[in-house]
Amino acid sequence: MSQLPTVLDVGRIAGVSRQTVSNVLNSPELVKPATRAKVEAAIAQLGYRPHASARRLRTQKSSTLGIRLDPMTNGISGSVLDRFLHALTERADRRGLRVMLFTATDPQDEIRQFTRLRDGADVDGFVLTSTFYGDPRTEWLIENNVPFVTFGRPWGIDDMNDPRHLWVDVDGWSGLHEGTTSLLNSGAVRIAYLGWPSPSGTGDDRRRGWRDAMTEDGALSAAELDELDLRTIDGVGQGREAVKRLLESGVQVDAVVSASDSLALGALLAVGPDVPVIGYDNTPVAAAIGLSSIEQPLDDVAAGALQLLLGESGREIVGWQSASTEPRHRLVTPRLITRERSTVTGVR
Amino acid sequence: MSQLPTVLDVGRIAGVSRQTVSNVLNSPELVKPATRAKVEAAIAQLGYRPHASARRLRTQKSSTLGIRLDPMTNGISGSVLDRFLHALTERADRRGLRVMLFTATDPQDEIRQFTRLRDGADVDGFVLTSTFYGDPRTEWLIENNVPFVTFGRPWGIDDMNDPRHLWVDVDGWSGLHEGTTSLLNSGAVRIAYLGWPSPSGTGDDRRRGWRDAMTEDGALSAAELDELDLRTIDGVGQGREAVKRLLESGVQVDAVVSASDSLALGALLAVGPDVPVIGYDNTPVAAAIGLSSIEQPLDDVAAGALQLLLGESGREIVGWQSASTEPRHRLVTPRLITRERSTVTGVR
DNA sequence: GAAGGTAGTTTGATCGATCAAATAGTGCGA
DNA sequence: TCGCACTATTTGATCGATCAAACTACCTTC
Repeated sequence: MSQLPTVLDVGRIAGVSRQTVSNVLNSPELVKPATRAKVEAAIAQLGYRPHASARRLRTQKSSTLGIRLDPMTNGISGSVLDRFLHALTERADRRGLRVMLFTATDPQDEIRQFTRLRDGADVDGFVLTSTFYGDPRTEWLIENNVPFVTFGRPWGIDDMNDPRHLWVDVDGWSGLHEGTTSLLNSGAVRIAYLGWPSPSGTGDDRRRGWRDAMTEDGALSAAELDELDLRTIDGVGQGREAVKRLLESGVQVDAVVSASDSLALGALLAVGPDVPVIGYDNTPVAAAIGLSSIEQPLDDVAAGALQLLLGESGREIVGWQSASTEPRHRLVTPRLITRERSTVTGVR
Repeated sequence: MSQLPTVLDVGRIAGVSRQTVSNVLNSPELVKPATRAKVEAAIAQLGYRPHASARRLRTQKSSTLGIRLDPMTNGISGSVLDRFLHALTERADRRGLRVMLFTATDPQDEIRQFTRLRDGADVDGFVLTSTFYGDPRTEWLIENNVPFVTFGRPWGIDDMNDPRHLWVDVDGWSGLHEGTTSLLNSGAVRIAYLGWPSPSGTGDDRRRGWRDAMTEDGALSAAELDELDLRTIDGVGQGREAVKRLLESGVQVDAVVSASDSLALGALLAVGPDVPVIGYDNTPVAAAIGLSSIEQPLDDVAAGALQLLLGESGREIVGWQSASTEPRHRLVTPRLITRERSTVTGVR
């Protein structure tokens, strides 16, 4: 079992000291080009790779991000986190960062994991998903000065403009506004919104997108809009029931926009094949059954998260501190994927 | 910013040397119970946590597993890997292991990543998914003596009994056999199999499950079975077309079993609401539309993978070497999830 | 009671890198 | 020519743990 080469070996071959090798890797600008070339040749020749753990021990940095895998795959929309994770890993890789997973049973447990991972120098920053109002995790991370970024804006009052931490989010308002407008343009008038009960940061934001678009259109009164504003917990069955009840009460519906593909599928089953429905998240289900849906640009979200955490240029995870002048958040715009509906009708 | 406590600090408080502290953590049986108690108290008092990188540097072990995130979410079945990943992370956590992600564009690139991650002592073992016949990755890992386990059995000749590496897999034969038998018991006779083109290790295995069950039943001839044996690439549209063609050719079909939920959904759209269909993977889509499906027990797969990699007891990743006497693989049995079909019919 | 054993604990060396300070080499103005 | 600033490179110390060997008591055993 041959030993792996170290900086010392590389230095020996290149005829320089170990520190010069280190400098070539970490601060090339300090090294004279001729020397650098020699060292780089030696590195290539030996196939040298820096030993990550040794570097971490010395620098107390891990170049690794921690991200929690959600306790339960959230039914139909589970793939959203999955896709985000993929985009994040890929982009982190390009910046020389690794992504480490962990699980936790609840926010308190998650905070314990934060401690564990950071004290062991396993990770030096976190990406949080599914944040909620008054989230103890963000509080803890801020207090303990741990770099992090959230996917999901902070929903407290005014946090949007003077956030206490870095965040990236998708502009749900804009997505629903676009979807609704597109249906209005194609002739629909009475468009229902099928969403979650308030308060829900994400949900209320999306609802406003629909409502604002409808209000701009001006064809319906506020009272009529209230009637078309459905609220139920997420799920195919729930969505279906809600829409069914609305139809049975004699209200006419030209189209439906919704807060999730699950709800949208439920709506689809209730309204039959001739009423357009737009979902949210563009899950595989939507693609499979030909459901139009609003897609979150997860690759952009991942890119934004890393930019915030690292600063535009660097490779170092600094988090909050870095962003003194730059904006502290990113709001990316989703886009509507329009599909020809193929197939689904509801009976049973 | 206070320094984190080290073994030395703990030792100072407990009135012992650093090595004794280390022994309490790693080889408690060497330490006298009274001493151990003192040390443990000191650890608790200081909130001491071992520094992972330092330990790794010294031991040349990382207690971390690497797993590649698939380049593309495989459409509708993407969530399978996702669920597996979750189960793996959770179980690894309980054993004190971490899971690190990486991405790769192709098998060669993946091998480069293996090198990188292992040389840097970032990970000391891998979990491979979606292996295929003659996979260069397994070859490389074996040659370089890197511990690993695959999710998916090796499909070469006879590898099943004398495998060159550790593996866990789901018994697709059994799943399809159970599904088919269940349909036969409920009165169906002419059951079609909708699967992928041969050769496909996984696919052929599942097909055999169907075919063996049908043959045991004895109602149909081999020629009739051939007629009901559909093969197409994965996808809702493809599945639908294949079944549609079969029906148009005048063949009667009482039920359909298939190799994936995508194909099953396609079949559903082609056959209408009254013909039972069974899918595979029990994806959220199946749950959403009320499609019966065969579920892979991914938690068992993850548990099995770790047992093989670590040996029944240990916390150390040893892989192949450990398993000298124990079995070198696990084959877990999937189970049929039966659902009342709700809703889907196909027109367009 | 001296030699040998054993359980429990301590000390010195080490893993592979980077930091901080020291040392050589270079150019330039007075 | 001397000295000062500046660049390029080297040397010594260190990060926090574990390994290997050494040391202490305390027991046996002949």
